[in-house]
Amino acid sequence: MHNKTTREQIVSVADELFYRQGFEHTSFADIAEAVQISRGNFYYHFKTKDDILDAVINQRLTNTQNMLDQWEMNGETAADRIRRFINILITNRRKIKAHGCPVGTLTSELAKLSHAAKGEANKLFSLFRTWLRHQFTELGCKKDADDLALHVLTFSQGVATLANAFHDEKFMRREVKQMEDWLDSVIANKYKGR
Amino acid sequence: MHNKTTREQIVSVADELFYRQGFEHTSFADIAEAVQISRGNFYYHFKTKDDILDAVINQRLTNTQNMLDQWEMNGETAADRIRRFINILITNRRKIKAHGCPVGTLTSELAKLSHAAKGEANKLFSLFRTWLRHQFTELGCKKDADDLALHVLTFSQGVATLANAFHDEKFMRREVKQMEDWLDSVIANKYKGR
DNA sequence: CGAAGAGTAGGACAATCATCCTACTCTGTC
DNA sequence: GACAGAGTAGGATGATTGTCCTACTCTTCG
Repeated sequence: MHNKTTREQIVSVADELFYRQGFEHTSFADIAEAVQISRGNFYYHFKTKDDILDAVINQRLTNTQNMLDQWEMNGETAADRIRRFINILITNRRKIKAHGCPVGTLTSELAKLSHAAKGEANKLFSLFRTWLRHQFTELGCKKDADDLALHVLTFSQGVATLANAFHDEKFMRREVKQMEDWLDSVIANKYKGR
Repeated sequence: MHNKTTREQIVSVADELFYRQGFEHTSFADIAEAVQISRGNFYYHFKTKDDILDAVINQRLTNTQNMLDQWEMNGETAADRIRRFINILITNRRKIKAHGCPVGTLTSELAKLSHAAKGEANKLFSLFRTWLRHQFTELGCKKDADDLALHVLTFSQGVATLANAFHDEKFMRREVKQMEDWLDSVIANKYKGR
């Protein structure tokens, strides 16, 4: 590959800092220090702080899409893929305990700021929602696919929020286990149902 | 009763603004304008912004405790009271769609700010957790009472986060209905179980 | 070599922030 | 009616913010 351009470095550092500290609480100075660049020089790469936010959200959208695409090529079943999604909570448990869910916390911060980019951030949720709906459709739950997708998202947001508050890993594992059992019962009922 | 003192006005206005705009994004000027008081004069009532935050959290703790106490005196069953808790999502749906859950969003904001009052804000969660645990114990689920309490909290946090993102009232009602069914099954299993 | 343009350094800029101070106006008491 | 103390007004302060400008250093290509 190639070395990261300064612009790419800014975006990836800002991504991490926005996640850890929040968007508003992260200043140009913070990013500049982390990238080892002059503060005032940002103007050359990004006209405004909002432009950096847009770039960060777009990067997250791209990365997420790539992750989901890769899952699709693994020869697993739709059920396996949903399980993989649920288990992100375990995989990323350390970060989630420390900073919550990157999607949920960003969305709710931007909502409070009445920020123009709120709609963009919501696309991250929509990306997962659409993908999950697709998986449930493939599972044969076409009629309820969207409801089921939202239910999975609800669960993961709830777990992330409480994990962040209580730093309780046992709680996370217990809830994930329950969710996996729920998924099994959804699949079983689907075959019994008709 | 008596008219609200200036101090009480500041606290209740700050409470509302911290909820709607977030703590960091709310300035002294915002609060001063809403209370119709001179900005610089805050120092007389509160030494620092953090002191206002403490007062706001304490007020929320008191109000919440009062609400729960009142529920306890209604002659309802523990199951009714848990249902009442779950249905806060419906009662406050407008505010939740607009600003999320007051407890969850504050806790996660303070976590990102590494703010000293994070522990205080967490007490709001703990208050509900302890109360719910108590209700489940009364229901006869003593062994799992804390797990069940956390499960209810997880659910309500997840619904609040997604309601804030998607502004979807049907989704809220559907999830609340599912949660009530889940509660019924918990109660039923408890009698079958032993 | 020398011109051009990409990228950078460093600081200026006005705005906004929390904080703090001093001078003032009430209100009640002796 | 004088005094004390609670409460207020309004502005000063220094720090920090996002933004913007100008002068500089590279690299590239003729």
